[in-house]
Amino acid sequence: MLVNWRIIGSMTTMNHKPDYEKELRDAGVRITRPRRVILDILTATEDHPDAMEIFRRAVSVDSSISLSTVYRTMKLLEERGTIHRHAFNGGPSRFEQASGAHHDHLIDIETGDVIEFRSDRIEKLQEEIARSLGYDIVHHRLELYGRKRQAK
Amino acid sequence: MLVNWRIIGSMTTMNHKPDYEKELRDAGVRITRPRRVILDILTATEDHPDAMEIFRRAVSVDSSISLSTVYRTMKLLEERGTIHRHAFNGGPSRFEQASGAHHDHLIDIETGDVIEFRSDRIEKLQEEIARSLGYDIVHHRLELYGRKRQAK
DNA sequence: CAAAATTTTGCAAATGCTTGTCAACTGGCG
DNA sequence: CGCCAGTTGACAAGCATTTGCAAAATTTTG
Repeated sequence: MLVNWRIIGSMTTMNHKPDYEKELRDAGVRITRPRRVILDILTATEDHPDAMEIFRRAVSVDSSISLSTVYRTMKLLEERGTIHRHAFNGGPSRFEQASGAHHDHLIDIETGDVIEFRSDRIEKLQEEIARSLGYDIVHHRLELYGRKRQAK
Repeated sequence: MLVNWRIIGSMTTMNHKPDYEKELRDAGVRITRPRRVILDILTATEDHPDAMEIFRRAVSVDSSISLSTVYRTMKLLEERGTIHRHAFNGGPSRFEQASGAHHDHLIDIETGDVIEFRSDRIEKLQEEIARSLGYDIVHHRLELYGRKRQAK
């Protein structure tokens, strides 16, 4: 059977860990201690934490880091396209590395777990639809909200 | 040529205007003057206004209506499944009647315009993917963000 | 290597959207 | 027409996020 979609739950680690420090330094951004801590956290992250969660993890490394700095750093990285921001269910923004290939999300409405997947067929259909409507897609968002099927 | 998707920009009017008053009254909800004004606005609406916009339109009919009441009414209707709430781009919630058939959205990133469309093939693919991941879809969200193609 | 130049930080206060509180008001049945 | 739980408007409060500012840290210069 042809697999035209697949789970890519560990995609972030599947790809080479990006060297944020070099990337930012080359762009003329200063590498400070708070930023280094946050970048390390992001690099090691496999889930989709929100700002508060990143802040908690950061504080456990360096208790002087402020939440403002987390937000400022996330915004900085988002503007550079280094991370993606999601707002599942309208809740607080949750972040993930942008280094991996594009993918969509399936959110478990009971646990909040996020499963990544990708379907080339859906990607292609989206392109077709947008083109027919006279548009070029700049980006898109596909989120499936579901509940684990009961093992019968 | 087989059309397997279509624009449904005027879908809301394509369907019979729902009688919110009767619907709510039957459910034991009181029809007050503020609510009537808001319901009338929603019934006449073809776009996807946010709370503040609904409030502005309501005030022009009855200047005593408060923003709180708009939010309360929207929440009431949302809980009853009468309207849908969207948070395009993480901005303020925008609402639309739920009376029409399900559809997805293409948002013009330059103007904020929202075009409704539907693709049964995409719907089906989503089902397949969720099933394969062991989930049942409760609801989903597909938003294409694009820019109008320049007529060359 | 120290001082200047510039960016970044932590803190607190501010913002934007949304919900909660509460006394006053009002639909709609009796 | 009167009652009274459901509603309202006004405003305070709540959350997530952003911003102003003086102090602190980083890079640049001399």
